Amino acid sequence: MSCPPIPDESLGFLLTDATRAIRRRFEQRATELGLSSAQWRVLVHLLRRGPLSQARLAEFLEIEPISVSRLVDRMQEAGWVEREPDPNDRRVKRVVAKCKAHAAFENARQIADDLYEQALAGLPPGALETLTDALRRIIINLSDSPEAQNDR
Amino acid sequence: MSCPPIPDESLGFLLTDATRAIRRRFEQRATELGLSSAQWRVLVHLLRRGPLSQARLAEFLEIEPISVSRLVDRMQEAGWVEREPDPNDRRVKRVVAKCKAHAAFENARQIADDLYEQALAGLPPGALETLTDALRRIIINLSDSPEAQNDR
DNA sequence: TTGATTTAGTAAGCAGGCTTATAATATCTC
DNA sequence: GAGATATTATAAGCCTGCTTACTAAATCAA
Repeated sequence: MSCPPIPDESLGFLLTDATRAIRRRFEQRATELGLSSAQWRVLVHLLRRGPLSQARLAEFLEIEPISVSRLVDRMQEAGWVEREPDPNDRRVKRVVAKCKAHAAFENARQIADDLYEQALAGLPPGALETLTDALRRIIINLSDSPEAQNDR
Repeated sequence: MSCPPIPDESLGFLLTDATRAIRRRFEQRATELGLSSAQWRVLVHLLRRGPLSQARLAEFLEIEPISVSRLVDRMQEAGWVEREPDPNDRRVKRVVAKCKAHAAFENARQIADDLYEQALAGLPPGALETLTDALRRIIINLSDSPEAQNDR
C-alpha cells in the first residue's frame, strides 16, 4: 500500500477549504447588509475605480463576462448598482455604484478586516505577507496570459 | 481620500482567485477523465478510507450533506460510485467507489501533482509547507467547532 | 464603402455550493 | 414501551461559477 503524498491535505484541498470558510463567515456576518461575498467584491472594484464596463469588471474580477452579467442583474435588483449607457460605444453598459453601496462600504470592510484578523490568529507576524506573496505567485503561474510565467 | 488597506488585494480575494485558478486548470486537464475537482475530492476520501456514509463524507469534505447528496447523484450516474444500504442502519447509504474510480486515481493524482508544481514555480523552497501551515491554521480558526481556536 | 473580424452583452442550461423543510429511522428518557 | 429528540438522506429553490451560442455594434481591410 504505497501512498506517499496524502492528497486530502494537498494544496488544492486546503485552498478550497480556506476559501469556503472565509466566504461562509463573511456572508454570515454580512447577512444584515444583504451583501454576498461576490457582490462585495464587485463593489470594491467599482468604488475604487469608478464606473466600469462589464467587460472591464470581468477582467478585474477574473471571471467570465456572462457571470458578471448575472451578478450585476441581482445587484441592480437589490439597489447596489445601476447600468448606464456609454456615450462613446453603444455596445457597452457602464456599471455605476449607487449611494447605498457607498453607505455600506465601511461596514463591509470592517467585517472583512475582523475576519482576516480572526483567520490569522496564532500565526507568526509576517505570515500574512508570506501568504499573500505565495498566492499572488500561484495566480500568476496559473493564469492564461503567459506574462511573467516562471518556467517552461 | 483615505484608503489605507487596498481591499482588492486582500487575503479573501487572493484566496478566491488562487482557488478558482487551480480548479479551472485541474478541470481543463481532467476533461478526458470526466472528473471535476469536487468529484476528484470525493474519490480521494473514498479510496483512502473505504466506503463512507454520506454524512461522514460531508464531514470530511467540509460541505453540507445535501451537497454530498447531489454530488453523489452525478457521480453515480457517471459510474464512479454506487450507493449501498448499511446493514446496521437503514437510514444510511454507504458510498462505494467502483473499479472505474480506482483505475482513474493515479492519473488524476498525477494531474494534481503537476499542477501544484506549476503553481509553486518560482517560490522559495519551504514555501509549500509555510503555505499549507497557514491554510490549516485559517481553516481551524474559522471552523464552527471551537476546538483549538486560538483566542476569544 | 463594403465585407470580415472582433468586442460587449446576454440567454440557456449545467455543476457545485447554500438554506430551509420533510420523511424515515435510531436513540434517548421517562 | 412510548414519546421526545437526533440523525440520515433528500427536495425545492437560491447564488455564483462555467461552456456554448447568439445579437448588436465597432473596427479593420480591401
